[in-house]
Amino acid sequence: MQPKFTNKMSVQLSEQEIVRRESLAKLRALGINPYPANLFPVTALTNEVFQNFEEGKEVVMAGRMMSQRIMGKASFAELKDAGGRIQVYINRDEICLGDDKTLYNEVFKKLLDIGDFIGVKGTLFTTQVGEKSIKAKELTVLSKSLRPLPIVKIDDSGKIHDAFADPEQRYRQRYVDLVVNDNVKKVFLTRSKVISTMREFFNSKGYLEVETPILQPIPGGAAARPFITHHNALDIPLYLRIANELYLKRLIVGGFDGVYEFAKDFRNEGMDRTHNPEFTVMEIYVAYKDYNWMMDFTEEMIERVAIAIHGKPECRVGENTISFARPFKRISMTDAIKEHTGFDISGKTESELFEWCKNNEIEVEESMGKGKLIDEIFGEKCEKKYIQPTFITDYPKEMSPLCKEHRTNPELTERFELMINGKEIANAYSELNDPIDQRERFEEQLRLSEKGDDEAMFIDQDFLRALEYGMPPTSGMGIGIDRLVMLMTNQSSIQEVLFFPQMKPEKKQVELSDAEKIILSTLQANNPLELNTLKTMVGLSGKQWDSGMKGLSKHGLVKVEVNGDTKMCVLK
RNA sequence: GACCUGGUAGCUCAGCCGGUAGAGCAUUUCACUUUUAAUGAAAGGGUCCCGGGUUCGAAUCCCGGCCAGGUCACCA
Repeated sequence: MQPKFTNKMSVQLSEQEIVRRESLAKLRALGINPYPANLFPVTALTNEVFQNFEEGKEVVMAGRMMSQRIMGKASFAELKDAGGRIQVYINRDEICLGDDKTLYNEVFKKLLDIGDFIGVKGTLFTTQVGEKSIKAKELTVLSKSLRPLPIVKIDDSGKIHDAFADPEQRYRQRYVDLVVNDNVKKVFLTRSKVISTMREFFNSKGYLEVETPILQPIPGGAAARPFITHHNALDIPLYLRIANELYLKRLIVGGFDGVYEFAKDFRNEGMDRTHNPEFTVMEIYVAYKDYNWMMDFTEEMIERVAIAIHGKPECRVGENTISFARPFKRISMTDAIKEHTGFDISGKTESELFEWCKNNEIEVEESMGKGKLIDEIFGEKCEKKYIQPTFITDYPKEMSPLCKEHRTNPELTERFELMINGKEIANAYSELNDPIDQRERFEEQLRLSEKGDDEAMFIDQDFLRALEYGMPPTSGMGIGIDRLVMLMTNQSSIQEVLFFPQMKPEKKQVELSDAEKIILSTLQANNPLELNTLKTMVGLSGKQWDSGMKGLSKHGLVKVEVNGDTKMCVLK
């Protein structure tokens, strides 16, 4: 009956986990179900209690016990529920009315731990020190926690002690992060409010929230590397969408005047503090509008969001105070470059642009076309300068294959990006609705792709067919929700605004090392063996022998029995 | 992808000119009826990230790897 080395077998419980499992068993032995099935009739949340504090009022509350301060026959515990934290006063003789004091002495003092869910029925009162609390009359075990929670404490001066702060652990175990770090929850409440504010704004205008495919046969609407998957029944490849633009425009063709979608998009590219492989984008398309109208609309939307979050159209982001009050500055890309470099790109040839870049410390490659070069100049010399919300308008044509040609300059498009805090937040067009022009632009992309640009767009024939039926003049706008939330919550990494950011898989380990395997197999052939004999037989280095033996006894596989001077190594 | 920094108890961290691992909180036991980072006393608790090397001896030194964070590049 040798134990098999599966991952399950080698799980080592810490002392504290063992203690908690024992407490669990003792609770059951006392006739207390640590995981009761029946509902618990909660009457109040912490924030409601504090907002409307009525001395002596009877309440029933439930939550996680976050601390215990035991002083003989009286104790204080901290209860954390969805509305916050409240102190519970527990007096032995008030929760144990008869002679049997087990509930207090055993259950509360010994068998309950920090992290357990409990229910309390009692009355509201204020302690001598002035803290609003509940005086418990009944205590109910609602769910036992088997793992110790990190104990984060805050002292009188507000200083945090023993913070659970390691980003890796916080992201991998977000549930612990949320329980233990109260401020983390606020970020996600704000995230939800950003989205609901936008949704209410769109709905008030009569635009329709829609859903479009995530699995797409052709990943269109952006230049990015997609994730690819396979549909078994159809036996075809499918892509996870990189944008939803082309589907939303099909709906405009179909006759909706305004459609929007909060969409998860997926891009198979690098990960860092501003990129997660899946991220949220809101795209909206409104018929009979142009990009000038869309700038007004975007401004109003952003201002509303800022006011909803901060109560005023202003917030601090890092070192900067950003004002979201309308109107935002508007400047063409040409003027922006002129303003920051003195260089006038209008009418310049590709080689003139190329030369200028080389002379101004911008890294360029021979393969770059005019559009790409202009984009490099802007990105390198201008982008970071726009801290306050600014619309950059009229981008070069070859960078924007889905955007309508500018009404007065055929080299440009009717496109704007909204820059805030030196970063792009939103991107919008007067949408290209000329199907013949669109087909030519796609074919240009195809040529780029053949030249080796792995991000050039595919030709979506069905989308072209839709345009050929006719799409009204339309303006569309896309906004990165994660980055907007980062702005509104003053976070500098995207991981902080995603509940579960993508992480490398946790490595599963706990296989036997080679040294352990050798020792074990030798011992299995000759059980038991004298320790030094075994050491000689396995022929390992001192260190390998030592760590191998340590490991095996740790796994509970071998035991060394000492009898006087002889040490016998025995298989367990 | 490059460079820098880090990985030691449940949590936060110290130890590191190589000599068998420490603190605070948490846990266990005891005392204590309004405390609040409760307090006082005692105890237990570690694959010092993994693998290899140097060495009589490695948490510590060297090499390789894994993971994370940061900076930059790339991409959008």
